Parts: sequence; C-alpha cells; structure tokens
Amino acid sequence: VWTSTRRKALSTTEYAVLGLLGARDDQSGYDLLKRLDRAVGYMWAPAKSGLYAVLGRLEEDGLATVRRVRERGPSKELYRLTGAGRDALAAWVSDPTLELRPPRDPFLLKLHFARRASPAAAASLVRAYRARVAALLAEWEEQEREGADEPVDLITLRFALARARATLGWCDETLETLEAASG
Amino acid sequence: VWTSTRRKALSTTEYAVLGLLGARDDQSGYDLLKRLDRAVGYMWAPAKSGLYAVLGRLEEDGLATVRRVRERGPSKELYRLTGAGRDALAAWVSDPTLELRPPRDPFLLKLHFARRASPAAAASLVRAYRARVAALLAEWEEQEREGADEPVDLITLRFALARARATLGWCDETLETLEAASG
DNA sequence: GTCGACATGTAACCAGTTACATGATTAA
DNA sequence: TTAATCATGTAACTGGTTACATGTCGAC
Repeated sequence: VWTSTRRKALSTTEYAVLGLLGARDDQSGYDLLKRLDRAVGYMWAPAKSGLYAVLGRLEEDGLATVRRVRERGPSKELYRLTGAGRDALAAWVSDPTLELRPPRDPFLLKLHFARRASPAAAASLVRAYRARVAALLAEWEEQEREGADEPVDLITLRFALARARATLGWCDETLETLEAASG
Repeated sequence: VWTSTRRKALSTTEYAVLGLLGARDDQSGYDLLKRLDRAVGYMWAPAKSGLYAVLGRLEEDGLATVRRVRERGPSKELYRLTGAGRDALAAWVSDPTLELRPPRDPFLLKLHFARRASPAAAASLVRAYRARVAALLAEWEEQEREGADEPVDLITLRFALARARATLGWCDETLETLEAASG
C-alpha cells in the first residue's frame, strides 16, 4: 500500500464534517447530523444522504477511519480522524484565502424586479421578509441568552445577530421609501 | 398546437432572466450577460454557458420568442417575452413566499472551526475577511454616489451597504474578543 | 496579420437535494 | 401493536460551474 494521496481539494461540507470529527472520536453519521444542526445549523445544513456520502469519501481518502459496532440497537459506523485528516483540517482553518462569491439571495433579486412592476407589491415583499428576519433574530437572541446544551459558538452567532439587526433597519428605511413612492 | 404548459416552477436564475427580458425587447444573450452583471451582479451572476441554456429553456417553454438576426457582425439571437412570460414574471414578483435557507458562508464555518485550533489563526481569518468586506463596501459606496450608466438599484444596493457596515462592526468587536483570548 | 470585443454554444463535471428503501429497538 | 427514534444508505435529479470550441468583425 502507498501513503494515501488526497485526490483534490475538499468541498466546504467535507471540511465541516472534518471539523466536527476533529472535536471528538467515534462519532456516527447519525450523531454528526444532530451535532451539525445544533452547532452550525443556522449557517450549514447538509442533507442526510449527503452527509453519509461525505463520510464515505473521507474514509476512502484516508482522512478518517470507520469501525462498525453493534451494541444494544442497530449497528452503527463510528468515524475517527486520521493524522492526515487532522492535517487537512489544520491546513484549511489556517489558510485565510477566501472566495467571496455574491450572496445569491432570491429575495433581493425578486425585490429588484418587483419594484418595476409595482411599489405596493415590493412593499409587501419587504414586510414578509421583515417578519421572517425578526422571527429568526428572536430565536438567535434566545440562543445567545441560553447557550443551549451544545454551547453555541457565540462569535458566529453574533455575526448572524449583527446582520439581522442591520437587515431590520434596512427594511424599515426601505418601507418608508416605498410607501412614499406609492402614496 | 396546444397552449403551452409550463412544466414546473422556474429556478431563480430563470426568473432573473425573465425579469431582465421584461425591461426591454430584443436583447441577445450577450446583451443580457452585461446587463445582468451591471444591474444585479453583486447578488446574482450566472455563468455564461448557463445563461444561454436558460434562454433556450424559456423559449422552449413558450415564455419568450427568439429571432435570429445578422447585421454588421456575427449573427445574434434576439429574445422577447411572450404574454405567458410576462404573466410568469408578474406572478413571481407578486408572490411574497420566501424560502429562507441558511446562508452558506464558508468563512463563518471556517472561523467556527479555526477558533478551536488557535485564536491567532482565527484572528488572521477575520482580518482578511474584514479587508475584503471593506473593499467591497468602498466599491458599493462609489456606485451609490455615481449611479453609473445603468442606474443601479439603490434599494438593493443599500441592503448590501447596510450589511457590509454591520459586518465591519462585528469584525472589530470579534477581533477584540480574539485578541483578549490569545493575549 | 493579429488582437480584442462580439456572439453562441457543447461536454463534462460537481456539490448538493429529494424521495425512497430498509431494518432494529424501545416506549405507549 | 403501533409509533417514535435510532441508523444507514441508493437512485434520480437539479441547478448550476469549468474548460473548451468556434467563428465574425473592426481597429491598429
């Protein structure tokens, strides 16, 4: 056997799983799904079938090892990072390169085109959006207060909070503009 | 022939093209690519080959018509919305339903995992991000002042401005936190 | 005579989603 | 006995992207 050659760069989801795997040994896909959702669910939420595929690839690439166990319950596959896996994770987190592609927000795009059609339609769009953002903000503020059981990452949570608050401010400003235009 | 039956819901990119097509008649794929970039480029930027594919689908679905012309230069295909195309666009913009899926920002995810590895690595990540956001903000502020030739949509531009400013604030706050932790 | 802007695509790939399939174990 | 939770996947599709192919025309 040769030392494993990583074929190519990993996807962000693959790094996310690597990151989660780095926190503790012997986690199953099922465990990871729950932890993913609690720890970074508001910014990254892969589909279940996708996660299992990722785990298989990580193992194939020599970044993790599996161990199938069965103890009271259905059998599960426990994963653990290899040295190569830890290296890959460390290289990723310490590389400050970032691809900043445009945030593809369907709401913004719709608003852009709605404005030409009718200011009233645009305004109701913004009101609906505002309500959703406000609801999310309330949820996140709740999480900030509690810390929950899986302690939320306060730094990234506050990123979401800061943006949500700025978004609400923009909504109010925009609604005034639109109402002035249609009234 | 039957009246055209739209097979299924369109993708957001398809609606974006529909929206652009709604602004004026007889635009070619090439024209649209430039207009897309100037009008909504900071929030939606499909690949060139993808745009041509979208145009083909819109025509196939009866939402637009093509006309191949050739006048001094390579031949081009000019598109124009049909009645059904205008209806589809109108239905889309007036529907306030929104799917708010988590914003998949690789930076945030990386930061989350970098923090465990080392506060210093996390801080340099945030500094790099801050620089990028500041550069974008300056660009957008320039656009806000000028209005450019294709008048930018001020409302959506201000959305980007508001978020960018909030992001910078969060960066500064976060850097303090990280420096306190590592110092 | 060659460079850059105009103009349209094809083929292959990619990261991910949805819907479905399967089965064990525990609690009501 | 039936529902909920645990646990892992497959097949088909979606909505793109990258790299490449092809050619016209005007300006220098």
